[in-house]
Amino acid sequence: MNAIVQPWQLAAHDPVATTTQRRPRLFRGLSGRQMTQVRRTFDDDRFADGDPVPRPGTLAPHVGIVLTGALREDVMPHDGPACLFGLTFPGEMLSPVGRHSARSQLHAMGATRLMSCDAETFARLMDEIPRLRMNYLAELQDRLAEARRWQVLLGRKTAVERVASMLFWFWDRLGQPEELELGLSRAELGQMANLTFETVSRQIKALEQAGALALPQPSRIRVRDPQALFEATGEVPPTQRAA
Amino acid sequence: MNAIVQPWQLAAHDPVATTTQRRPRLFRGLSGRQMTQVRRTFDDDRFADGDPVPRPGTLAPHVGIVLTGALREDVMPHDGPACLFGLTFPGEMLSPVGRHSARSQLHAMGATRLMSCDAETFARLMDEIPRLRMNYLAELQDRLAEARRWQVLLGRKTAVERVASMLFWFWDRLGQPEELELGLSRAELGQMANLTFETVSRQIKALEQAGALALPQPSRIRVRDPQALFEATGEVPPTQRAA
DNA sequence: CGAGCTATTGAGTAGTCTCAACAATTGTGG
DNA sequence: CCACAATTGTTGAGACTACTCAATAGCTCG
Repeated sequence: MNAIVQPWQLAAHDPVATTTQRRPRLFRGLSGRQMTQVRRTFDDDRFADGDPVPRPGTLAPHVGIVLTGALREDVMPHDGPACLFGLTFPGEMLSPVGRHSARSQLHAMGATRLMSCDAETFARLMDEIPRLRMNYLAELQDRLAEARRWQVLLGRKTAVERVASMLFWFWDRLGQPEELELGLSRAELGQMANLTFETVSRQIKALEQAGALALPQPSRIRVRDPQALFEATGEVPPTQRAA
Repeated sequence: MNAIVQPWQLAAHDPVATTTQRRPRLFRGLSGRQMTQVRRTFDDDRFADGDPVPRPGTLAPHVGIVLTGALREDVMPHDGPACLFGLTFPGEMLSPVGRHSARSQLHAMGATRLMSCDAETFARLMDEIPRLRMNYLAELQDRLAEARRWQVLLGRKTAVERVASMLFWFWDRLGQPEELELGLSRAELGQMANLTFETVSRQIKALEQAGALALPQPSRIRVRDPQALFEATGEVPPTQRAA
């Protein structure tokens, strides 16, 4: 029982930090020639911190891949101010939004580079590159799986578990860096996990005192003990937790 | 301000009851010849109430369309018994499950007819029928949008709003029938909305006393006042609510 | 240094859960 | 058809979690 791979290690991938050197998963398995075609077809836009990222309002979705930085998606509830809904990190594809979805806005977080392509052009590209078609379906399924994970987080988890899960996911999706430099306030973390900023603050402090996190500064979160953080997410079977 | 179409009416579609006569949305716009090809390619399975529906454990997803009855998806948490997660009604496509997702099981609810097709075969079919490819992407996006709606429900809604939203969605997805005959207990409704069965019971009673619902029998829910039910979901802008 | 913002911490409150009793419904065997 | 058991639904009282409101501390930037 010593050498077993921890569940969270299974999910780990190569470090990508906030600038991915690796090829985005949407393009994995493509030949050099196909990648050239992709690069010629996609727009390559750069945004500064806080810049709005336009999203065409067409029926068909827009395809975007974050290369550097991050994008935040804020939904606009009918009755209140904008509210942070989700993040897209380097190497990840933007979730397409359906025509019936609530209004939402995209903004860059830090210097952000985005490859994007309108739906019609991407459809033609998929016609020519079967592997791209396969990858796109896999990416959509990943987005769906992630939405379901959030569904569980919001439904069945306590405040500590929500905060721990959220931080663990971000840390993992960013390639397990030393330190999370998300540039998000407690209030914004709370919007995603549906907690008040006071509760987020309390839970982060609790995780710090449990030794899972270190906080050199309030907005810089170091993952000191990934195993402890993972266990705080409430995802471990009790039988394994006993170890 | 009298003749305006209510928001919930915009979402309405033709009645389909528990047996859809209409063509599933995945196949809309296909020619007769293409539909014949689809019907030849898909398996057409029938299940009795409670039958487990096998889902191949391959990497690529399995494509399924419910024609009659309904399917329930139960997730298996590591630490407890199975727990109802979602429903698929006639005309709808099953949500594909990613390889990293939590284990889940499908079961038929009532006599259920399911068209299904393995991933490889469906991929070939999509190669031959571009319209099918388009429809499949649109369906995936709808599944994603629905997951996001649940995300909001579980995150930002009170108990009454959750129960009202859930019942309203089911009523709408089933084609706005006179009566909802879901065959679900209060406990199962609670699993989906993340409430205890006692709370579900209390909220359903409250909606009954508010006149939105009628309960000829506990498990038969009549939507007496769709507008009132919709307003209880908490989806109406305050400015419009004043009307 | 002080203004403005964010984060932390505390005390009291509201809403949902837990536990428990009871009622209604459904199913079963006589 | 009834009597009975088993299940499901309803209702109430108290507990607990996270929220609200409020005060203080810490960081950032002029």
